[in-house]
Amino acid sequence: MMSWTDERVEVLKKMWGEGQSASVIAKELGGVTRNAVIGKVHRLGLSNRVTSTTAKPAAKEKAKTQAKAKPAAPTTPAAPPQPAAPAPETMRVTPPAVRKIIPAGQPLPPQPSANEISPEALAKVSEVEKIAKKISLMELTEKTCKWPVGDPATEDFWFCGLAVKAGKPYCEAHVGVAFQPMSSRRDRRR
DNA sequence: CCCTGATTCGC
DNA sequence: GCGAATCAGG
Repeated sequence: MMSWTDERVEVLKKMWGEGQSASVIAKELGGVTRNAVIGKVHRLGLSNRVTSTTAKPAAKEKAKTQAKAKPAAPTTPAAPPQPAAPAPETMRVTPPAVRKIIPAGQPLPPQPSANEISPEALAKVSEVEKIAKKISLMELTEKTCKWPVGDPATEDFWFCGLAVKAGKPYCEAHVGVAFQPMSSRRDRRR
């Protein structure tokens, strides 16, 4: 049985902090499902991260049948003193300007070079560009990563084309560069 | 349909 | 404490 050893928990914390999805973390750890990861994350109390989706706990009990059992908690102090934390989603940091043509010599594409992106994220991008499908504009679909690579004015230009994440326009790696988990840009001590 | 995280609750 | 089942949303 795989249990949550200190090491495993550490990996979990690290990856979750980096914005990795529960499924990715689960796969990395092995022996656990994403549900286990999510459950652990909650138990550890680090469930934050501006969960794009969800965030509507109470307010849904009819559903279908709740099969198992749903005794229905009678007493529900629905009035938690929550100062309401502002959730600006994630910060878009590098818009992939795929305009017409680049004036001259200035590549300008996404490559967030100077910007401060997680080294991990950048490394992932470099890695991904090796296995990218390298598709053309015409081949872009709603399921292909639309991250442009190279200079649009030359033949050395293509789109990532890997499978997009979920609803996002880019694949996992590129989403990581385009959307900073604001938790990483916060307190990035140096 | 794919994915995401959240929640519930039997174990 | 754990995590499968379930739910809700993109």
